[in-house]
Amino acid sequence: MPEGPELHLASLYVNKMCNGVVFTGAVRKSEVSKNPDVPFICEAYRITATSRGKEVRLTLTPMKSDDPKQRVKAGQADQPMDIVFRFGMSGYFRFTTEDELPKHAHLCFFSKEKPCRVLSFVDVRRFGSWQPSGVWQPGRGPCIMFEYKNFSLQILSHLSDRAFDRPICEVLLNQKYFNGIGNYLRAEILFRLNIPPFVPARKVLEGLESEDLCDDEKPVKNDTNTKVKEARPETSFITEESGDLLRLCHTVPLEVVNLGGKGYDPEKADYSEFEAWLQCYYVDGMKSIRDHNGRTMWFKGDPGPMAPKGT
DNA sequence: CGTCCACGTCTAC
DNA sequence: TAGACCTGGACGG
Repeated sequence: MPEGPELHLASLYVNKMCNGVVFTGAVRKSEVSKNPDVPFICEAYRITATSRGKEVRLTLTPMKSDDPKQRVKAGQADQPMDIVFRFGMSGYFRFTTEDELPKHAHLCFFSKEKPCRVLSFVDVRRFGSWQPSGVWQPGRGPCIMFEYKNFSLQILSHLSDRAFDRPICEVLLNQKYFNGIGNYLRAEILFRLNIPPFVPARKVLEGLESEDLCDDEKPVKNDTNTKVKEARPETSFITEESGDLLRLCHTVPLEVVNLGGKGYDPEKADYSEFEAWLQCYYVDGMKSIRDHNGRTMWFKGDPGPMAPKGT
């Protein structure tokens, strides 16, 4: 399931399915999971979700109890608990009846109905993780979809960070700055702007500061008639490109959310719509090479100057 | 049967 | 800059 759009769709799914549902008892972890136990027990509680980049936070909220003393005696929660999830390569949430519990359900929340239903965190490969009483992981940047302003500012104010020495396609996977971008999104975003994936990130993001390059352009534009076609005359085309890049880091993921399906999830029936949406990632005729971290980069045309050598 | 590949982090040499 | 962490689907012999 899991880049920013899928995580957000997961939070929408939880809120929709669990709206009005009362949960009860303990939270159950699978035998095989190495993630922490969730020490939350409550006679009656509700579940809501929110997402930020590549994380989802569930909030378990105890309902008013008739008998607080009894509740405390039984060791039951009276305060809400947040659980922060990362989905690894295969995490998602499902709300099912107990007998339809998916294989690889690793954390289960039981409803009070009879027969009861179960909200479960399903994760085939178990690369996903959760943190009880958790907070958004420190070091992850603002959400590309829902904290766009902070996301942009964070990047533009840290361009001297050595992280931006790397090729743009690799920096796009750096969650410190691009919280929510994953392997298919980086391909789709760079493809739309025709940016070679292995161009140094800072070059793309800060633009051509060097005066000589700007000066080179000026006379050319001044020579052509006064009606300049581009909106931004000599503020280098790369600056415009970088504005586009940050904007597409926001809008492209939102397109996936607005498809209304499940996003990247080949197991699902509505996967075809997502597949049709892809313009580059895994698309016939596109090129692909392994980046310096061994992840497959899909692109068209020039790979750029920092492309891995050899092989 | 086997090998390769997959939407992502992590930590260890 | 490797690997480790996992399961399972696609595809080759």
